[in-house]
Amino acid sequence: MTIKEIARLANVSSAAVSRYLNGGYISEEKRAQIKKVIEETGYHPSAQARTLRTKRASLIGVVVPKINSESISRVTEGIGNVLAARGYQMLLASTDNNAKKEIEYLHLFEKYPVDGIILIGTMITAEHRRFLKNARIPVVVTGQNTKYANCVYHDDYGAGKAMGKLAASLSGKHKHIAYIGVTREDKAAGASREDGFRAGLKSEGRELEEEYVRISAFRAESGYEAALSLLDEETDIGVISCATDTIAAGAIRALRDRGIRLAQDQPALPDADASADSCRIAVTGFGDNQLLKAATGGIPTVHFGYKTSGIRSAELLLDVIERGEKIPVEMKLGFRLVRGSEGSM
Amino acid sequence: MTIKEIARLANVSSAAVSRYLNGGYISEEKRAQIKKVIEETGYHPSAQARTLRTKRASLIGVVVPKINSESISRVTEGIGNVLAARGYQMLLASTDNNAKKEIEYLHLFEKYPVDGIILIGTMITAEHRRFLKNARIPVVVTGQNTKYANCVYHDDYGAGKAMGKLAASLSGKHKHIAYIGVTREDKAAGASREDGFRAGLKSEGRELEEEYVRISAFRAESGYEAALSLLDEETDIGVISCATDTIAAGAIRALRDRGIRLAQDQPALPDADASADSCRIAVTGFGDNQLLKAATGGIPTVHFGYKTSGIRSAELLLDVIERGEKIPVEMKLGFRLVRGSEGSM
DNA sequence: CTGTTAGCGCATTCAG
DNA sequence: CTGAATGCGCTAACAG
Repeated sequence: MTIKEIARLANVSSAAVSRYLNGGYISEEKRAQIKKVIEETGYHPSAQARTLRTKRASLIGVVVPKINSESISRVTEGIGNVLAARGYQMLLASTDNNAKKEIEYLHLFEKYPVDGIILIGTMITAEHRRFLKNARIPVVVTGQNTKYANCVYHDDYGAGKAMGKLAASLSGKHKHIAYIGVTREDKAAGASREDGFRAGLKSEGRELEEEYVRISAFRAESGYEAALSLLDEETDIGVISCATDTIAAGAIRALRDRGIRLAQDQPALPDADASADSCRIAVTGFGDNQLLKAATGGIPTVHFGYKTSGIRSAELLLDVIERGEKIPVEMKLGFRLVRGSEGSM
Repeated sequence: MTIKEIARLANVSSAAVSRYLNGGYISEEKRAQIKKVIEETGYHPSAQARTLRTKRASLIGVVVPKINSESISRVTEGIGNVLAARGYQMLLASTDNNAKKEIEYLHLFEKYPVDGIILIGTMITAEHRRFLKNARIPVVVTGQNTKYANCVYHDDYGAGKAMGKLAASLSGKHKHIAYIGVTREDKAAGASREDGFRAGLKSEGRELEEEYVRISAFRAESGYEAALSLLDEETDIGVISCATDTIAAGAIRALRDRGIRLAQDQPALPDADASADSCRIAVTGFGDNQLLKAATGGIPTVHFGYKTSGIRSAELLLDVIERGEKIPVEMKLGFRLVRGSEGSM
């Protein structure tokens, strides 16, 4: 079913049908005829033909590292809200933390095409930079700082520093502080949080010893293994700080498996064995995961404005698309330290 | 940059470039020239122009109710694996559990177009049925049983029944059994699980009393509220069975807020106050959420083969697309009851 | 207000 | 093996 056939059936020109579809000048009479034919045939205009012609798709592509993440879903929620309000639809492409796939989907979106792309960044490789430089459509990077595109990112260093100070206060002076980080190729969640964490410890006169550091993937199982290795190979740990709440969930499970209690647990019933406190370990995270809060009652973590970063990213992108805004923007968003089991859901 | 410009720069015809791109006859000499020009210019063929011409995009659209869900991410993982292996890419559209958006994205994909659609179904409305009947591209529905399209779904009724029996065994004879369900408009997670649950209880000589039933949204906060209402308004509850693990997470938090312990908790240290056991409540879920398992040690739940259903769905879809398979399929997948804190990560 | 016309970028005949 | 020509379905001038 094409616009031509509709035109023939309605005894008008294809241009008239096009105008009907796009709200141009058209007489009431022809409008009615066309409407009737379209309804009868269940005709839908071809989006790619239209896009081929207009170069506009009213579509934004969002590239995400994974689907199953509270933080990412908050970002896309923010993006989606803005886009919907401004008449755009949103398509997602998930890369499973695979940098190669990330590039592929970036190209897919560029060619397909969408009007603009938001990349929820993990690592920015040379290929990424090349893409960002040459992209024929506007791109906004969320979650990482880059000068090759407009970006919205979080103060991961500051958050890490705040958490470092908190970790120092959570750990007895004679206890060791452990850190389960993620790859430093991820500047934000990897390098910045860890660097900030070390700075925070230092400002309290503490230090992160290298034997007490592990690297994990962005998955609970991986955090579980890292924590087990910490527990089994090192001694006298007071705090295990994790680079994400998901990793922290794995660490919590590891503690349980080794019969160690979480320091922030507040048993509902008075605990008969108070001396046990001495072997408790605190676990902290980043991201303020609500499912984890629900299940554990809340561990110390950092709340980033993920939804806000999604909103700002979408706004930035649409400003470029619709208004041709040319001035580059690097937007840094703050954070809020969440100390533990306070706050309701 | 178009195929024409490349042709001009390489001193060949656009048809030659097209053949180069698609593996047709071309002399070594011209091949080299074209390759050089393409590399220098960073040219990428326009996907929509190609699609306009070939009617094939090597792209599959997947419509999901939400992004932040372990079960859904497992389904899309399975889909993605199959598609990648067979040379397809995958685009996601998230509807935020909004039936209207679901229809819009279905149409977007149909028109855009992709070669096929997988709908991770929640509720199947009349509009859905109309779409499925008239769709011009193949559609597979995952997670719900429908006769209007090929579908892959889970034995939610059987799972509910198994959980009903387990709940009966978890609850003392004199205790009441509570159920936090989801809307029955969702046939699978709503109606079937609840109906199965009731059947399971009945087979053990128990019954689900209406005052002990609540309806929740698919979110932990909603489960939290439903559980609080149960705890505050009803008495003598032995088990709270929830229609999803996410809801269960909220229920667990509600127990904590009311100072009630989870029945399946195995304190690491001997519990001095054994009598407290009498006021413990068991919480069960569906879905075998790994983050919840990590955080809580594991509650009774049901493991569905989500990844498998994704794999089967994609296979079904590609069979229709590539081989024109015409025989309708309704595929039901089984489940596995997970009793609690056994199993490792 | 309307129809005619001319492409958008590409893949595919069909002669050469 | 190659290039010229044609048209996918649509919209944007333009001339009525």
